[in-house]
Amino acid sequence: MNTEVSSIITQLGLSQYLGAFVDEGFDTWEALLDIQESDLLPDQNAPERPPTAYVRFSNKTREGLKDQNITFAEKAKLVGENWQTLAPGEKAEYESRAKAEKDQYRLQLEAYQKTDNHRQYSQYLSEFKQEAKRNGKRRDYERQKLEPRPPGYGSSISSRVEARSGVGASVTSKEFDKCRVNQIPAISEPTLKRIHNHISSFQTHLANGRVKPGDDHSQLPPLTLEHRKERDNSPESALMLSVARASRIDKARLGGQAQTTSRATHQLRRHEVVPTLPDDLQGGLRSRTSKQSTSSMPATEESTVSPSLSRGTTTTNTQGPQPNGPTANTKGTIGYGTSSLRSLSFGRLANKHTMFRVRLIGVSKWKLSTQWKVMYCLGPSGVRRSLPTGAGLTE
DNA sequence: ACCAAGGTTTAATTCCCTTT
DNA sequence: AAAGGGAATTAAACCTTGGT
Repeated sequence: MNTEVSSIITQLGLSQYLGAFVDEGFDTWEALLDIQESDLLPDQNAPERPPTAYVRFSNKTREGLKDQNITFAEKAKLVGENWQTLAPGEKAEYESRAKAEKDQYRLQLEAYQKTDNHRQYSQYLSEFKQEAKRNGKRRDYERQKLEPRPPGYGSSISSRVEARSGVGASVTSKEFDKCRVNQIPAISEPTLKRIHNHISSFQTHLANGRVKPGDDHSQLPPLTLEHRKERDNSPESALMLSVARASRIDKARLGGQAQTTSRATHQLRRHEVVPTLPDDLQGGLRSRTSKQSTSSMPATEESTVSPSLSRGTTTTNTQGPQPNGPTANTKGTIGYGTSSLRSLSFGRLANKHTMFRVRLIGVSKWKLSTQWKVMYCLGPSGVRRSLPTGAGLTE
């Protein structure tokens, strides 16, 4: 057995899962992180387990709540309450039906266990375990391979470091890609939490174009289908799409990579938003605009819509480089999902504070999951230096 | 020409919550 | 682990740009 797995799992306080993991053949750290749902698919031919009394009640109740404009979570609570206050007689009906179905299921299962299908599945399982034990590998042959992505597909944003724009940032993205955070730095100051929450909510709402300059950012409207349609059908959106098409055609002619049209909508979203930070951080937000010219496709129409573009001229930033400080916000790279967080750093505090992301490791429904979280860390900028001792950045 | 680093898409996955 | 529906988030590999 792999001692690395054992020690990491123990370190993470997940030792109760160790036996099951190893038993299933996931006995290297890489294999563990790579468990997919498809690895754990149940027997397709086995009879389906019937719904429980509550689930059946829940389905029926939800049917009646369909038209009500409440959130998913609120519905679940409502259903739960209704179940608790359901008349005993009605409840008994659900329960007796569930019991009958369960009994029937049990019979079906017993019958199924005598079939060839079941025998094959059992054999497959035991073969996998044997195979796994023999060479320490998981059942790769079982994995459903995704369609290969067309050229030009995205970059692994999530594996890059955030702290680059801070003074003295010393970790390159390549270096950071090789790093693994296997322990979560303890950061719990209320202020930092507040900032973190603020930023997290922003990156969501900015990305959706829900927030506009001057909005009261403490009261965010819920995203509706209408909102999205409105945004996507707006004249601005149409303009941006045409810009993108022009650019795409041009690039294709030049032998470059074709741009996809939807890129324009992202540009649109990005440029209509002015992010707001807590007062004590105002003026401290920096974006890469302050160092480099802006995006590869500026929102300025003239500079990009011309059909006679040639390679290298598409990057014109008619505004010139943004100075450091507050004004950088207006054209900042904030506003698009995870990538927005990537370039965030608080310049004013760069010598003391750095925001970055760490990988959190936990157990979710069916796999050992890792997640990137924004953290706000004390210490000199530069990721490795700013991590508390023992934070577990390893290469 | 090369390096470093930002930028991009879709599909897959997770999350929200309750109960048995 | 299952249901309910949909938003939020992430992984994946390569392209583009700025700078040297």
